[in-house]
Amino acid sequence: MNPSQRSPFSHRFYADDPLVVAPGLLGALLIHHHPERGLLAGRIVETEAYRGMEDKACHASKGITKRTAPMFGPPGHAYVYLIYGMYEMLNAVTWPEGQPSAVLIRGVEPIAGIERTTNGPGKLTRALGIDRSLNESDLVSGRLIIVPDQIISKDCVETTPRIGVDYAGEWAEKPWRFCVRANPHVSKMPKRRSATV
DNA sequence: GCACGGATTTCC
DNA sequence: GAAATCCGTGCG
Repeated sequence: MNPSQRSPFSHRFYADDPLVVAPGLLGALLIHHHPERGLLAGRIVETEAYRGMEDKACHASKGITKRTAPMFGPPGHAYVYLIYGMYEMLNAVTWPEGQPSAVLIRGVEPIAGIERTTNGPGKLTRALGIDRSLNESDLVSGRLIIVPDQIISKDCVETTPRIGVDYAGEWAEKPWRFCVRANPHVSKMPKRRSATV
């Protein structure tokens, strides 16, 4: 069966804990029906969970603002934001409405229509033509969807601390990054600053 | 209003 | 090691 004809993950799936959804999205297909470029698709191989207002690495820790509002919204919708003035980051909103959390899509393996490398969260959105116009769009019924495909066994899921969130103190230590082990499209780990005691 | 810095990437 | 480059956030 053509994967683009399969049913996407349901809103119920996304209403779960981001620590369940993040590894659960590994092996799934991210499919963008692009208005000009047609079908663009990649297999998700790397994700990170951002979990609630307590999580200092999570944007929602700043409270509900114009920027963070999508994370407080209904699960199964996109949270797309601009970082460093030049890169768009794609997240899937999780947990029920009112409980802010999201799963950042950090790496995909090219499947269809992709003309450039996709490793790294800023590059994959570019390769798939994803930008802020898709912020708050429905990942179950919109032009950007995620559908189940491969099942990744637990043995093949590697967990590490999240990348680029050293400012978050103890929250930066949580092993909330999930990758398909040894997959070449997983972003490379930057050197981390040693923790100050 | 204005300064600051970021869930990144690339180049020196 | 630092620039590129925009805008949300916090503070005045």
